[in-house]
Amino acid sequence: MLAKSSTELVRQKNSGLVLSALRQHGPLAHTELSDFTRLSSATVSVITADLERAQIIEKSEQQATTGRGRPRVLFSPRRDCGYLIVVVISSNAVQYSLVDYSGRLIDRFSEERPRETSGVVSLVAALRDALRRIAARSQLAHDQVLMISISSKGLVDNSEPVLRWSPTFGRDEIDFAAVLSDEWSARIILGNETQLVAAALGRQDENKMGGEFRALAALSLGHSIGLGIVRRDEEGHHQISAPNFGHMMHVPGGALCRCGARGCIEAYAGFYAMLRTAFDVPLDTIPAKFVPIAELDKIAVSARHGGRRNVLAFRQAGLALGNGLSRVLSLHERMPIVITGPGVRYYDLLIGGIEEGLAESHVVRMEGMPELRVAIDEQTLVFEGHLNRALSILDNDIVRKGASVVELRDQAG
Amino acid sequence: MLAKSSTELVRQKNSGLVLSALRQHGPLAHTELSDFTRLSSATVSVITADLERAQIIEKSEQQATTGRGRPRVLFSPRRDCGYLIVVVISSNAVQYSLVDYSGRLIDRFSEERPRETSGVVSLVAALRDALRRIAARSQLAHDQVLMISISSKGLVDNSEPVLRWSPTFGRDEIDFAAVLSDEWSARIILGNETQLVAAALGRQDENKMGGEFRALAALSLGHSIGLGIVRRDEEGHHQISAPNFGHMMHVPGGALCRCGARGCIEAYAGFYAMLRTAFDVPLDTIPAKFVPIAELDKIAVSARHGGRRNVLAFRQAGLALGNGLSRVLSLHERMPIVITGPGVRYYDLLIGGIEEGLAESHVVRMEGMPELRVAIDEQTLVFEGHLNRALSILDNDIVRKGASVVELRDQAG
DNA sequence: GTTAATTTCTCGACTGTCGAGAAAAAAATC
DNA sequence: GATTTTTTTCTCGACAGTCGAGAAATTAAC
Repeated sequence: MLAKSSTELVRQKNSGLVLSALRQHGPLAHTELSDFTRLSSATVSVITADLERAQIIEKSEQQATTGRGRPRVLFSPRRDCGYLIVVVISSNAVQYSLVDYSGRLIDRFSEERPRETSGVVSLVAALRDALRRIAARSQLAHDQVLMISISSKGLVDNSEPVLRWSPTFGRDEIDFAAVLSDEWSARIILGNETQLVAAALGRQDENKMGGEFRALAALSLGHSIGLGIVRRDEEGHHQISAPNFGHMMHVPGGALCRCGARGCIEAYAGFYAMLRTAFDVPLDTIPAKFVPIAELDKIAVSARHGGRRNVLAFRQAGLALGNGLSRVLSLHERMPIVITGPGVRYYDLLIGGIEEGLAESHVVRMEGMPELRVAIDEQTLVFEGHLNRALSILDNDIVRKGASVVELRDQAG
Repeated sequence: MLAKSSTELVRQKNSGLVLSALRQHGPLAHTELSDFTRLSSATVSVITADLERAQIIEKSEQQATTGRGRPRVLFSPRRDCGYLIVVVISSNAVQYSLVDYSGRLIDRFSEERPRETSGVVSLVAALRDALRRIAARSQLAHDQVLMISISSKGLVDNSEPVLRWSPTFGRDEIDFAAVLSDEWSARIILGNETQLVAAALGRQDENKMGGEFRALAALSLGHSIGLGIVRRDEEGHHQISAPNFGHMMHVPGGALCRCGARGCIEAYAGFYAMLRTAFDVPLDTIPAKFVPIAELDKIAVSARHGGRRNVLAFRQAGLALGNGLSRVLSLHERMPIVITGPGVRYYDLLIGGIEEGLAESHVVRMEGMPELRVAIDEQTLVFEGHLNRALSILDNDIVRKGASVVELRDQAG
């Protein structure tokens, strides 16, 4: 059922437009806001006045007056309007960052996650404790934190903040909302790590290419394999998704995967899988829990010197990835693929197999090889993706709250 | 870049809401419109008055007054507001239907398509001729036809009406807009056949389940294999897509497919593929152009009596489909799968393989077997899908044209 | 005929956007 | 230093849209 529209909705949308212009381009003056949003000057006046009254944006300190004429007043999101905590869960550590409403990093620390006691219970306990700590360190009351944005590898529900499956906790689901709601009124959102990388890359590409941007896939190579897809819908919004690519079936009944199934892509292209092939271990051997990257580096060196078995390990991984990607392209439109994660250091060894695995398929024969790129700084991209997503959802929430209406009445009364 | 909103847009959306309510529930009175759209009575008055003045809807003849009180006046789309031609291209024939704006079938004929001379040129010539004819038979001027909705099997561009690849014409693309625009001002849209089946089924499901409906896949089994996916986005719109499922890679370097690639799903599950397996023909044999269904029926009969080789043919096809579907489910959320097309008559022989092919994968182990259904009347569903899609796009176009504003000025002047 | 029930229409209030021009404020010029 | 120019921001009136409440219309029941 479609929802009706109304004049209030118009205001919400346009206020959102103003906020997102400020996010994208930094502090802007009245005139620039009018240009970017294509709203009339009068409308911009009303909206900025409302947002200012509602304490969501503020006039920033005068910049050195540059030309003649009346000097501009720049608007920017109020830093103290609210706070965001970003939690990046990786296999061996959890990183906590406190960010203000303007997107500025305020505080950050990481905590090792002991591999032995890595049950869900201990993670949740550590999480609750660390969240309390990061708020306390900046003397923030819990209700000043408007959002907690969490990311992890694994399978993420796409409506609730529930981790359905993860390489570290398997099928032990974690419902972050349930676990944190007693202490935090903040909105909790959860994203797959590679999904956030895709979100960040999508934003970058859109900034570069303007309206040309259509879609993009991010492929993260590491102990496990992640895929994130971002597509621009007809209204210009970015739809991000995190397919279960690492555990898509590569070969029916094939190599044993960490997840317990057989023949997953990860069971051929994950670090542990490459190690297995290199050492010629039977494919139904239970996968190693953890592979030091130095081990793989050794294999890579040998492969680069022509070591047959080691070359094969990378080639086989590449083939699994290429075949999988060809299947992704069969089910979506053609899109560039950005490869990231610790595994990019073996890109030279993998690319042959990837391209071969892609080339066999009907889509690639039809549309040609997709553009393949490499992005080194995965961690930066993850954080950037967090910020993009969290702040834009936050803006949306705030605008939807009808801040203008409510606050205006408060001021009047 | 997001677009700004305005009060005019509000009217457009709400007018669209009124029109789509009329489409969905048939002729409705003022009060019912107000109920379905959740718009106030006053707003419904203004919108219906506008649409009536613009000759888009009309008050239908009084129904026998049922209760006491002022009798209702029912609104419905004006039949003569415009016309739609539906063209269903199948392997051996093309069906033309003329439909009025209210969705009522006015005229229909089919034309055999001779298999020998089946080049693009001859198809286009026949198409142009038949379109002229169907309009002439009902004495319609060409500009009264507002839309021509075409469907075919194969790969369809998702923004322009261009057939990128089809089982019959291969890589000879057909740009229907280019080919018809000299004679027709109508908007030309093109859809994949199974995509339209999915659209029709999605509408049906939504009507049944209300807001519960999330997503659905339609799988069409025949000489070739089609897949359509429909998903409800957060605004309630149905997003339909037609992945290149039939030519998604099943086994790298596997059986030779009609498309020239190797190992496509179709090369295991298409009718010609099943025949190949049944007769133990080598997998790299060039596929038969056409398989009479009687041939397959014989094989099915034998298989149902336990003929080993024939059982295998269906099982292998089922496995290819099951594996492919598991990959689809890895890349999308869990959704029910509706199987249709001439191949459903072998459902009893295929289902074992399908389920086995699904069962091995990580997604199915996680989320359980997806719901599998069968739909017999594929042709009806295709036509229904055409109507759903075409009329709703038409409504949208009309509303967006600002019919109300322009026409009001015309009337006033 | 009168009353009750039901549906549709109309009016005034409210919220939105927009264009044009007034007001503000600093640099340039006389 | 006063005046003009330039640039930016604000304000006003016009117009488009929705809504709630109540008036008007119309028929069945009494």
